[in-house]
Amino acid sequence: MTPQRELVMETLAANPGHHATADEVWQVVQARYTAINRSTVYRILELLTRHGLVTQSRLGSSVVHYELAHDHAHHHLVCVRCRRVVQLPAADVSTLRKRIFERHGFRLGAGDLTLEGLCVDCAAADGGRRV
Amino acid sequence: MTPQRELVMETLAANPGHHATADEVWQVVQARYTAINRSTVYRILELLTRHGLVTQSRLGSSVVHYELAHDHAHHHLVCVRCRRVVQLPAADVSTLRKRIFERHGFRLGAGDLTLEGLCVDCAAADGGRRV
DNA sequence: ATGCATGCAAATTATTTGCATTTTC
DNA sequence: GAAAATGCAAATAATTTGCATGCAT
Repeated sequence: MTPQRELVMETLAANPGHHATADEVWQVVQARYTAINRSTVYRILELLTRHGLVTQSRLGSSVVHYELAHDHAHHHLVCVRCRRVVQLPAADVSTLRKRIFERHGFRLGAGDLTLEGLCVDCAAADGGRRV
Repeated sequence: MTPQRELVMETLAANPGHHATADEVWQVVQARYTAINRSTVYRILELLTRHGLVTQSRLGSSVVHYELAHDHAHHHLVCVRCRRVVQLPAADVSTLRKRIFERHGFRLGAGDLTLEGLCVDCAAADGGRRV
């Protein structure tokens, strides 16, 4: 256990439900541990992910986002307009999962699903028309 | 209309349902038009996307895949093991879309959903256990 | 002829890797 | 003191951009 690892963990734990990029984590940690290097953060996040303490998601952009692994699995709804992220409980997806298995023999993973669309506020501002 | 644009279109049209990366398109086109530049292909793909003739998808990796836009909307099931891509008709998602709107006020877009999991074959090879 | 499209090279962004140098156990 | 973790700098990979030139209309 190294101070770098503790700080990365603390940073993720400080904002539960927040999806931080490696670079964001690096910046936050750097405030308290100037010497830390970006690649160290990447390596730690990879390690934590491999051990199941952290989950990765690709929220539509080309950047990977990290968050502390939860007990209750969930997926992500990303608003294409404001980029807000809403959590979607895994249970809501179970019907779809069943149907996909029946029709395609495809076993939907426990892994993160990222679904894009329009959040309540943006839909309202838009007159609720197009997505 | 330029020869480059025609060739990019032809390349995508040659393999309907295939998800090509910009680089793959570039390589194919290059065989018939040596001088074409990668950035030209990127620009053309971006143009075609903006005009709705082509759709982009992020199939889990950090590379963007392109395909000719279809009349019938569909989503993608990507096997995490063999990276095979299965198309999922939009209709299969309609129940989920409805539920998500009722519970979260979130309007799931027509855009591509990419769902990861295990395809039939990989699940079989795996004894159907874990994902 | 005018302007948009292309080619080229260089910049960007996100991430990874080799290697020498600390740390941790 | 051995093994693993870190820092640094350079390498990669995918994509974008500025600018001079060339082709389409």
